[in-house]
Amino acid sequence: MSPRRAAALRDGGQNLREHLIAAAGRLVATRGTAGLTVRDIAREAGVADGVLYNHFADKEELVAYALHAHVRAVGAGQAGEPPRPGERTVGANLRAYLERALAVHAAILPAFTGVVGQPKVLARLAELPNPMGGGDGLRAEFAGYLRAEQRLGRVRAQARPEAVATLLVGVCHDLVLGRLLDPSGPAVPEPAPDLVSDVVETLLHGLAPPGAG
Amino acid sequence: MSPRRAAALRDGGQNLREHLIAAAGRLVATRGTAGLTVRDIAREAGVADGVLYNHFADKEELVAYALHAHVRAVGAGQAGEPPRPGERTVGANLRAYLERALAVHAAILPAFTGVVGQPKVLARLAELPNPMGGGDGLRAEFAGYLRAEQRLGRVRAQARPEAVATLLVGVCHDLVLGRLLDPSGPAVPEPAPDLVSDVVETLLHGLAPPGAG
Amino acid sequence: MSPRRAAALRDGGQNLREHLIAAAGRLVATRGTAGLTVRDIAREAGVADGVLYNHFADKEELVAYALHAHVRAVGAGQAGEPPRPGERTVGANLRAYLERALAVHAAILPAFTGVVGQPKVLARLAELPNPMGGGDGLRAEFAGYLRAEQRLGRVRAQARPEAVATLLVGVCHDLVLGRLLDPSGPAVPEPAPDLVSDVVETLLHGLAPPGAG
Amino acid sequence: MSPRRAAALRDGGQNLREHLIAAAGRLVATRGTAGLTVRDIAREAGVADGVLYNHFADKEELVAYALHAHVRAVGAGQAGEPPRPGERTVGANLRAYLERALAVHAAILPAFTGVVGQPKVLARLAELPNPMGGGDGLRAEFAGYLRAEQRLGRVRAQARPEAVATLLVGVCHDLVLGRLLDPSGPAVPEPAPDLVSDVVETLLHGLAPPGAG
DNA sequence: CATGAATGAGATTTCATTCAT
DNA sequence: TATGAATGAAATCTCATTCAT
Repeated sequence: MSPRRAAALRDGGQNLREHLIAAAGRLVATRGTAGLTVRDIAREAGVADGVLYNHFADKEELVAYALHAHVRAVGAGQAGEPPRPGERTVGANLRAYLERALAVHAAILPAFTGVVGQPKVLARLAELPNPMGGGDGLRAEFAGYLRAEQRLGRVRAQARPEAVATLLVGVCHDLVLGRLLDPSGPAVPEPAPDLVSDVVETLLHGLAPPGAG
Repeated sequence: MSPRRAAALRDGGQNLREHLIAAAGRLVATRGTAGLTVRDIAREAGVADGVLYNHFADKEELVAYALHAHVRAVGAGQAGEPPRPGERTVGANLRAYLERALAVHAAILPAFTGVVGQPKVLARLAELPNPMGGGDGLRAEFAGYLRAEQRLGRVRAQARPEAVATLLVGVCHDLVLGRLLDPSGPAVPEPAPDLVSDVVETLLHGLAPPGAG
Repeated sequence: MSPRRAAALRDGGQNLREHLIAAAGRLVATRGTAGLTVRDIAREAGVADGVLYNHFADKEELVAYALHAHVRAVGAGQAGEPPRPGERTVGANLRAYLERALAVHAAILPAFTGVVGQPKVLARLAELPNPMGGGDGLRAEFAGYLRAEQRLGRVRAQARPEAVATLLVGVCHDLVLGRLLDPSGPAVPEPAPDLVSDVVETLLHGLAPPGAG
Repeated sequence: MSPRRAAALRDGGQNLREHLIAAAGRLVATRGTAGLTVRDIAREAGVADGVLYNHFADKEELVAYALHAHVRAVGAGQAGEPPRPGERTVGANLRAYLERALAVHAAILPAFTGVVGQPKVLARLAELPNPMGGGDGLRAEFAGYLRAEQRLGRVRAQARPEAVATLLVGVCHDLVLGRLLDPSGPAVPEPAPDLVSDVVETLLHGLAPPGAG
C-alpha cells in the first residue's frame, strides 16, 4: 500500500525529508555550506544520490532548511532560563548572558559564514520564518533585560541597552570568526580564560577613572 | 633569447607573480573567494589561463597571497595617524579607533567569509606571516594605546585592555557579518547613526550606577 | 480480496492498460515522443508512477502502443466516406482524397517524427500490426480507387496508380515536415491556398503539351 | 607559443572546432539528433568530454552547426550539373531532377527528423544562414527550370511549377520518411525499381484520358 | 495489483590543471 | 617562460525502473 522506505530509515521512524535535513544539518554545522555537495549529503544520510530531488526543489532549498533546523536545534538546546532582572547581581547576570551567547554563537556561526556569496541559499532562507534572527533574538532579549534593570535602578540610566547588546554579540562574533579562520585551532572555540570576567568588569565599570567627567 | 614576458606586462616593469596577486586581490576584495575561478583571475590579470602554475603551486596558494595582500593594502590605505595617548580626550580617541576599525573590517571581512570551508586556502594562509591577523594588529595596537592611557591615569587601572580591544573588534565583526548575511542591505555596511557614540559612552562609563560596588 | 483498482479507474470500467495507452496517446499526439517521461504519462493518466511496469515491459512498449492507438484514432476520426469510383468527377475526387490525406497527416506526423532515433520504440512498433502503415492504408486505398477509375475509363490506362499514390502522400509529408521544422510557423499546417487545386490540375493533365509524344 | 593540440588532431591539420562539427555531423547524419549525447560526440571525435564547451556555447549550438555543415556537404557532394532547359527531353530532365532530389533527401532528412521537438536546436539553426533551405533551394531551382521550359513551349502553360515542385520534393520526403520509420529496412533508402519512371510518366501525361476536358 | 518513494546510472556543464608549442 | 586549448574529474539534476508496503 505504502511505497518503499529508504534503506537508511529501515530502523528508525522518521521520514526521509527530515532525515535529509538532519544529515545536511550535521554537515552544515561542522563544515559550513561552502563546498558542500549533494553527494556529501546523500552519503551522510546513507541514501541514494538523487533522493533529495524528491523532496526539495534543489540543493539550495535543502541547505536552507538545514540551516534553519540547525539554528532551531541550537536554540532548543539552550539549557536553563535566562537571568531575570532584579535577581542575583547585574555582574552575574551579564556573565550568564555572555556565556550563553558565546555557546549559541559557537554553535551557529560556523554554519552561516559560508552562506555569504551563495545568493540562492540566502534567498531560500529569506522565505523561511526566522528562527532566531541570526542573533537578533538574543540581542533583543538582552537589551530588554538591560532596560528592565535600568528601571530597577541597577543599571545607569544613561547606558544604551542596544549598544551594550551589540558589544555582547560582537564578542561572540569575534571569538567564533577568529577560530573559524584558524584551521589549526580547536573546532569549538574556547574563550581566553579570563575573557568573560574581564569583559563583564569592563562593561560594568567602564574605562573612565572615578573622577572623570 | 630572454624569456618571454606576459602580454599584460609588456608595458610596465613588475613581475608576473605580483601582477597575479594584485589581480586576484582585486577580485577577492569585491566578490570574496567563493566561486572564484582561475579563469576569472587570468582574465582580470590579462594573461593566459595557465600562467599561475608557473608561479604558484595551485589556485589556493594564489588566493591566500591575494587575501594577504588585500589585508595589507587595506591596512596601508588607512588615512591618518592613530590617536596618540595623552592627546585629546579618551572618548574622542575611542571614537577614532572604533571608526577606523569599522572601516578596516568593512573592507576586509567580505573577502574572508568565503574562506571558511576552503581548508586548502586556510592552510596556505596559516603559512604566511600574519599581516593584520584578521584584526589582531588592530587589536594589539588598540590594547597598547589603552595601556599607555592607563599609565597616564586617563583610564582606570582595573580595566582590561585586551577585553576592551575584543569589544571593539567584536562590534566590527557584528556589523559586517550582519550586513553580509542580509543580501537586501547595502554592500557597504553603515552603522546605526548613534551606535558609535553609544558604544563609546558605554565603554567609558560602564553600566553600573555611580554608587555601585 | 479482489485486486485493488487504480485510483483513476474508480469510476469507469476500463482496464488500466487501455487507460495508460490512451493517456500516453494524448501526450504523444500533442508533444510527440521526444522528452516524454513516464512521470508525464502517469500524471496524465492520474495513476502512480510505477503502474506501467505491471502492464508493459518498459516505456518504449507503452509509447509504441500509444502511437499505434493514436494512428487508429485519427483514422477512425475521419469524417465522411471516401470518394467512390465513377461518381462525381475524377478531379473532384482527387481533391477530396488529397484534402483527407492532408488532414490525416497533419494529425499523425507530429507524433512520429521524434521516433526516429529511438530504436527501441521503432522495434516495438514493428512488432505491432500496421494500423495505417504510416500512410500505407491511405496509399493502398487511393491506388485502389485509381485502378477502379482506370477500369471505368476515367483514368488513362498507362497511369501508374502506385506512383500517383506516392505523389499524393508525398505532398502531405512535404507540407507537414516543412511546418514541423519551422518553429515559427503555425502548429497546424495549412497548405498554400491554391496548392490543392494546382496539384490536382497537374496530376490530371500532366506537364506535356497536348501534341507531345 | 601555440597551445597544445588535441590528441585526435596530432596527425591531420584541421582545427578542433571543425573536427567536432565533423564528428557530430557524422553521428547526426546516421542517427539523427535524437538521443545524441555530448559524450557520444566526444567519443566519435576522439577527444575529451568537456572540449566542446571551449568552442560552443552548448550542445545545441554544436548540433546546429553539425546539421548545417552536413547539409552543405551533401549539397557540395552533388555530382554533375542540373539539367538545362531546352536540352534533351523534358522526361529525361524530370528523371534527372527526381533522382538528384532523392539522393539529396536521403542524405539530409535522417539528420533532421529528430530536430522536431528540440526547440533550442531549431532556434540555433534559425540563426545560421540557410544552406539549402531544407529543400527550398531544390524546390526553387526545379520550379525555375519548369518555368523556363514553359517559355520554350516544352511544358504546358497551364501547369503550375510550384505545385510540380512540391510533388517532386514530396516523393522524396515520402521515401525517406518511410525508411526512417522502418528500422528493419536498409539505411539508405532505395526507391522501388520503377517508381522514378512511373512518377515521371504520370507527371508528364497526367491521369486524364486523352479526350477528357 | 496499485502505490509512489527510493534507487542509481547517466546527462549536461564547469573548472582546476597540464602541456605541446 | 607565456600561451590557451585540451583534459577529465566532479558537480548538479533527471528519469527509467524497482520494490516494500
